[in-house]
Amino acid sequence: MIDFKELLKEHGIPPSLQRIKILEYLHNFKTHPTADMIYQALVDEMPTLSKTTVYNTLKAFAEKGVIVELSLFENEVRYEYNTTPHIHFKCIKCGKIYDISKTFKCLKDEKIEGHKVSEHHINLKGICKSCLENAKG
Amino acid sequence: MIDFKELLKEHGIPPSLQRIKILEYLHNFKTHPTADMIYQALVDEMPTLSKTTVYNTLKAFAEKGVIVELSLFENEVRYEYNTTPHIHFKCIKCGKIYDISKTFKCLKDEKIEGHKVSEHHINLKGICKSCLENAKG
DNA sequence: TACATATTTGTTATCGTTACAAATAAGGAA
DNA sequence: TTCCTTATTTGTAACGATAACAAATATGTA
Repeated sequence: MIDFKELLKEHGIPPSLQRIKILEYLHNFKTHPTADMIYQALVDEMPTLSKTTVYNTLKAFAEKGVIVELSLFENEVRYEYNTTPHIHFKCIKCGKIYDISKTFKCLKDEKIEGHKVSEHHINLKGICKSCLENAKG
Repeated sequence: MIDFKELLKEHGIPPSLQRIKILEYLHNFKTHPTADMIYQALVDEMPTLSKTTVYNTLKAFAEKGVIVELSLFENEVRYEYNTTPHIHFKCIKCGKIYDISKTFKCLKDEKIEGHKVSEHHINLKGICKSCLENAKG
């Protein structure tokens, strides 16, 4: 069981109830949600929750490296709990985003053609396994 | 000298003046522009040009594979003339996008963990060579 | 408990994009 | 060429995601 309060403190973020809940959600549901999805998921439990808070919180988390901001495809921003770098696959049929376990040589903190790399994203797009099987049947 | 009129026809797109000009721009300026940048660049020469036309045209081009839609970072859509797959680097300081010439094994048309890949993007983010040098001085 | 500060909230504004219908242009047939 | 049908373009209005802002609330500390 992770102490999210402690984890936020370690990243220099004062742990408010809203921040803890949002971080908890991102940790428990690895669905790469948008800001709005997170808001919708939490607003029942926290009726006074504001979207602005969700946006502000996600921004702060991303800046401090607690989570990662993904700009996968189609102009939509998604968020995920910061784990080891991995490949993302987005299905153009069902819209689902998969984590690919295959590892890759991450260029983070290296230099390429003189540019210093701080983030390295690999994004795939196509038809997912599940949609391929449905199409067959 | 490329015959853009012919090129559009080959892709099944009837070549209007607007379409030719937009394609020409994307071919001549490899700056990964946004739709708005393209509009701003062309509106002087074509005063009646509409933004809707630019958006519609870019969408049609991307669907037919004439250009590629890039969702690099920060929720912004950019476009580039369709060339061979390559790595993109975006500078977080100056915002410029660089093409990295280093090649990579593209997974296009292959399967990974059961998913069929149709697009393969590698996006880097960091401080570009030019900004690094400026910071030193 | 009280205070100063940080956070949250709700509203409003902004930006990129899309929907839509009217105006215009283009291409083919007579 | 001229007419006619169809596709394209245009301009406006609407939309959704995000950000700005100030007021309200909560927080941590003395």
